[in-house]
Amino acid sequence: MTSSHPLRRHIEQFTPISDEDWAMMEALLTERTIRKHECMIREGGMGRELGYILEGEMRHYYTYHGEEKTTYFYFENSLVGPYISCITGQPSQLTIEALSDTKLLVFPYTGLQKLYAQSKAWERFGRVLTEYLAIGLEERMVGLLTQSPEERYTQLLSSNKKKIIERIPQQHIANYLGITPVSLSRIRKRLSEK
Amino acid sequence: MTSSHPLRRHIEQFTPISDEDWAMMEALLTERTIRKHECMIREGGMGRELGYILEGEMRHYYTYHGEEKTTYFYFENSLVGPYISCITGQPSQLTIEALSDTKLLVFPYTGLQKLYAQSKAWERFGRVLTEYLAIGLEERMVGLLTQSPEERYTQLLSSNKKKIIERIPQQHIANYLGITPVSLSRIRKRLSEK
DNA sequence: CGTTCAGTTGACTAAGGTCAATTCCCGTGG
DNA sequence: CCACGGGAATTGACCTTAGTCAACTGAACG
Repeated sequence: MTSSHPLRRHIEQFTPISDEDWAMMEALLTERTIRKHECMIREGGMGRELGYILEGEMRHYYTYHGEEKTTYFYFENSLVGPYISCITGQPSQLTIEALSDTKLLVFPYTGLQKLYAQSKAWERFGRVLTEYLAIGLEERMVGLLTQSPEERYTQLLSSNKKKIIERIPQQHIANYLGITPVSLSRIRKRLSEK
Repeated sequence: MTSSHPLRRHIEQFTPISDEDWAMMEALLTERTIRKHECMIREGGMGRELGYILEGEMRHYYTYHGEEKTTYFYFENSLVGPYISCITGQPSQLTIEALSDTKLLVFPYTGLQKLYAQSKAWERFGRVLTEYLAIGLEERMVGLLTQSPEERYTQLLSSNKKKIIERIPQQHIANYLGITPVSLSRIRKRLSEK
């Protein structure tokens, strides 16, 4: 049974969804295009919507001491949005920006909350999705605590996140690894000389 | 309405639980004491149980290049366990050790899964709990990516996690901050000279 | 062609890591 | 009560590596 809708296929990687449950979600979706350098959410704004990327790529960053620190990237077929702001109801501390023209399906977080309330399958989806999110964050954190920048970079190269290296400007990758773009350039040189 | 059981009170910080739902959980609980330096789970073992600490403190660590890297601490009135291993069904990469004699209530993860399946309230609890877990991890990761070790230490001092500084040996705190015990000692000296 | 911006490179600085010696604290046994 | 032992924390000397600042290169785009 291959469901035709890409978002439904994505969701069903986490937990099965009945046609009826899916219909409730489908009713919430709107297609939107965000142009390069435009933002889905800016620091200080309230997170009200989540999205699913059909094509394009986005980054999210925090602003510290006036500098943008990019900490995550999103590609096609993934969920994106100011998740924490939606959960807490606090203004977003992060900004999510399109790195190229990006086509999304967006839906309001309040809509998702209604799905949670109306259907056990959706509640389960929310739990399982968040579990995977937490596992990813834990892995990332452990890498930051235990590996050198060079190890983190080589690991990124050989991971299933190669897309980041192939499609994202180096300055942002450096942020993601917790170093400066200058250092990343040197690490790359060091590695290429081996 | 103050429920008498401490674990129930803890759970109801996330979402309300009916008497009936609570009874299902209560039936799963066993009290256990883990002595200082003993482990709830060791690296390589399968995660089958979670626990709620009644008194004592624990740390969890990963072993890298033969060294123990402590990345988290648990105190009384908090949930503890090899959560990721339980979720993924993979052997645990981390070890959870008691830092002093620790009294816990433990319950099997399969039991929790049954609660998830049987009751919407439990499914919701699982989602909301994991959301808070993810928010904590995100904050921690952003701190590691954007702050200096000294900033991380001073922030820990002024946070609601002061307990860590008051009750945990410095060597483990250093790991938690992503530095060596020697460096932490120097940072402390630097700060005390101001 | 210039302009712009990302990436590279060089010179220098700063900060944490490493290794080893020393001190401090605390519990134990004489 | 004191002496000893062991682990934790501190300190010193030195090393390594990332950060900083600035100059330069190179590719993309108008």
